[in-house]
Amino acid sequence: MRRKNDKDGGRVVVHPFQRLQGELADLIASTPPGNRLVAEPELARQLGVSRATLREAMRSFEGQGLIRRRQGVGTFVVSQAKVIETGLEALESLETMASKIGLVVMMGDLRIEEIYANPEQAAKLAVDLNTPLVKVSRTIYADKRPVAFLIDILPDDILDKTELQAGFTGSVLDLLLQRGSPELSNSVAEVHAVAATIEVARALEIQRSDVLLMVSAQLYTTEDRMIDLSDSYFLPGYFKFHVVRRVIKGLRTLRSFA
Amino acid sequence: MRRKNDKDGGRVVVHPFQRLQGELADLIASTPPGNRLVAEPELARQLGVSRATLREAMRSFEGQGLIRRRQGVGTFVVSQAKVIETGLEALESLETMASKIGLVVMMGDLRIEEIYANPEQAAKLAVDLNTPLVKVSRTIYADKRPVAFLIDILPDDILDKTELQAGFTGSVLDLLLQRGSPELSNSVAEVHAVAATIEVARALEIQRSDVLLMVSAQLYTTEDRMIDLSDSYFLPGYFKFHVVRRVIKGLRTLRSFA
DNA sequence: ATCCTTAATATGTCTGACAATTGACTTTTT
DNA sequence: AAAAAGTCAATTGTCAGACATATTAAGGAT
Repeated sequence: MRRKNDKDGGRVVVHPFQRLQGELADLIASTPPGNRLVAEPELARQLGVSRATLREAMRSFEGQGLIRRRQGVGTFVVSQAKVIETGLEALESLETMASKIGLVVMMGDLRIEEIYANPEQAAKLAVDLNTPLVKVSRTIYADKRPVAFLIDILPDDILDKTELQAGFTGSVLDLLLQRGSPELSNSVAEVHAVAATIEVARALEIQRSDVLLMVSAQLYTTEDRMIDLSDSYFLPGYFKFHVVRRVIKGLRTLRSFA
Repeated sequence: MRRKNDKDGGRVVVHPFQRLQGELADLIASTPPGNRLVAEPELARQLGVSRATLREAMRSFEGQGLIRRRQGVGTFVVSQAKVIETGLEALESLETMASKIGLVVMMGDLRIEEIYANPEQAAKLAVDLNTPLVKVSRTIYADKRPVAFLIDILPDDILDKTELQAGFTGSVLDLLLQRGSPELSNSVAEVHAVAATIEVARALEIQRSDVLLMVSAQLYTTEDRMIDLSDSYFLPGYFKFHVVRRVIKGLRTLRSFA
């Protein structure tokens, strides 16, 4: 195996692109909105990558709407007002979202059940009927007031009951992210408005048929396996969920309906 | 002005990247999920761009989760199940979304008012107090049943009342997109669950205090000016709004809270 | 059979160059 | 003096070719 440009004695380093993403994110975050970044050739030199690699990262951030590039002029940091509060697009737990806005939340009424897949669950999770599943329910409190009621359902080979006994903070997502395996890819979340059922009303200490925001999500691994079905009920007013909707220029419909 | 590589007789062509985005989107859309794309050098040749430019576009699509690349192996189209139904992230009108799922919707009860900015509206739209604004309200019907009630408020220099008289199909967004100016960038939409007010209940032919999904959005131009405040009320069950939430690897918090 | 080597092929990265666009400045013209 | 045209430097956009690294499969030695 030949190595011609190996200045590291054989040690394989992480891909420049990954390191670059982090450093570039920091740079953008620490640059006041509207300001210009240093020119690409100089920036590439500072960050220790080639201009081509830098441009790939730049394109990625441009796609996220964080920077804007104008030929002949420069690259500018976009007003952060639109992106500073990461919206629903970033997959992170309620606890993480809360901590970012300085809100202290606590978990209570944790309930762990072993259930067996009904037809709907079996189909969605791609497991056999009556496969053992773990159902985790809990209530999230802010200011000693219940503000959310969360239910997660996972195959028991993904999350064992015993794993939830010690030091579970309330977030299945954080637990999986911290464990590192399986590697998570994304979640498809659907938003609904519903009237509280008796069960949820009791947990949230509200009246039955009070209005709630419900988020129903399906979590996927990078291997494309769905490993978590979750339903979350939110009391209005405590959390704000927003989505940045962008004009998609190049993208065609991606559909082939008749 | 010297032009060394101009094979077009002086005519300036659109940027290869834009054309590339469209062609690559088509290619990805027409490739069955899981299949491999042709290798980059060959693909670049087929599409008539350099490999560097192709890779920038690839990186962009990778960021959208449409493809996955593995060094030494190839680039693969991701299962479209997760992305085939474009979620809320794409800024498009209710009418466009409906047509994509084969749902025919109609507008009714159009009401155009001239109002004057109250303090809240003035602040958000960055106009003076009592600046004339246009308020557009209408109801959207599917199967002769009202399913959504929409309100848009814009400065009258953006949208004139007379423009709404002829051929308004119900979508302010489509109207602005079709007109092309001002150039739209994105919209920040917040989702809420609310109980129907009397006004909305009457429009949607439901009981007062029935639950509704409400989307409150602010539309921005590429010049970063907010030009539209909209409130949309949806009857549960007729539309499904989903968001793809992704694990963000490189991105730090982008916040500097204490 | 098992393990190692080798080769082929794919994406990842680098280097250097030129093209196209923009904005500021200078010069010329009116 | 004001407006128009030209010049120039800076910046992003694109290209070409090369080498580096990772993955997989085939072949050979043990």
